[in-house]
Amino acid sequence: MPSGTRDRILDSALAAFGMRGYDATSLDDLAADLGITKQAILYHYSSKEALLKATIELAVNELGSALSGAANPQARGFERIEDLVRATFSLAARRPEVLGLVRLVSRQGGVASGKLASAMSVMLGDAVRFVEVEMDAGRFRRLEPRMLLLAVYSAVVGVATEPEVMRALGLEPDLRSLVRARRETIEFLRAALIAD
Amino acid sequence: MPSGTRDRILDSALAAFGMRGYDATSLDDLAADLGITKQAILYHYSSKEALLKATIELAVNELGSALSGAANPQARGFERIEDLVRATFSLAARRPEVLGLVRLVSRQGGVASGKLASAMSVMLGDAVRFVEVEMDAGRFRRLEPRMLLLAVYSAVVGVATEPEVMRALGLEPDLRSLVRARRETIEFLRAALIAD
DNA sequence: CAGAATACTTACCAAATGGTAAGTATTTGT
DNA sequence: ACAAATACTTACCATTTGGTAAGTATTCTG
Repeated sequence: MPSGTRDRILDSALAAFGMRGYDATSLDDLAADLGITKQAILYHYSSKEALLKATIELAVNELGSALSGAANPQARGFERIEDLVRATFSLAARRPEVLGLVRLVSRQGGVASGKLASAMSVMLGDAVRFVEVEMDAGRFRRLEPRMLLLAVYSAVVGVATEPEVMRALGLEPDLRSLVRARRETIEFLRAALIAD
Repeated sequence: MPSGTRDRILDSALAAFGMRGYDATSLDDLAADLGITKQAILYHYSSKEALLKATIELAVNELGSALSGAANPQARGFERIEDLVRATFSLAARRPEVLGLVRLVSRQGGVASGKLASAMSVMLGDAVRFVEVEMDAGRFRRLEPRMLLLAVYSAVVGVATEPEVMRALGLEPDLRSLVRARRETIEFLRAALIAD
């Protein structure tokens, strides 16, 4: 049975990097949380950057499987979007650090962004084709597909991961509000996408 | 004539914190960029955290004046939203670090988020009232005002400040794409807000 | 059972970081 | 003219940080 420590490190690192940030998390912090020494981390991952890359890979996989698990290929039109938004919010509630890390890397770029970018562009490519089909079929309003997706992505991830803005709006970022946010986001997107 | 150094430090810090992040920016980096010593920074700002607070205050002011300068109080309905989105994109093109810093703080929270939150909640309060009036007048689709604003905010700021996601979509984050992104974002919001 | 691989720990270390103390040149107020 | 305030710099410093080297216990392998 291979150690398990390796996976615990990865989970802990994903949580810390995704919630508090990469620079704000030291290897000593991580090690202390896990009750091991920093050198145990460096035994499993050759450097902090290598650990970051591994966490990004994990986060991308989790996001990918959450989305592909939700996307019923038979669902047409807005139903499919709704499934995806639900899945994204569910992930945001269950494992906020995953979306946090994706956001962090997608903003900062840097060394590890290549991995993310390539994984994302596959998903986005599928999404673009889906949206185009729906537009051609007259089920979605005609807008520029890529820009539309960028707006949708930003809206969903933003709503799902901006606790401070929610607080500024007088909403506590608890589960109930998240559910309401999900419902309202779906209504918002429905209005934007479906021509009457 | 008061030094001017103080302002140069503030500008440089805003740029660095907003683009690269707070933890990723050392006082030595800042000082080197400015051609002064780190201690000159600590003479004008008592600590790095104090400097962060000052940059946040500046960023909030810049965002506030950009928005209030754009908001023609006579504009009704969607025109006003359009003005605001234009102003936000203009700010994102001219001074991306301002939105970057606002995003950074609004996500991470922390010490200085109080200032941001209070300043934001004033603006957001006005926005909520505006949206409610428009909904009552039948010019906007009826949605929950605060959630709507959160979605709009997230979409606009996300589109305006996510270069990596734009790249993943096969769009270079240059000025031309930004102009297209703005136009498409406005169309997206128009569709979402205005019932036919 | 020898030895080699695995999974760590203890012991260090050089560089970077935020911050303090004290000195210096220049301007300003009286 | 002189003291005090202003706007810095040089000189340090304690701590933190990512990382290396070497040792140790345990497990697997021939």
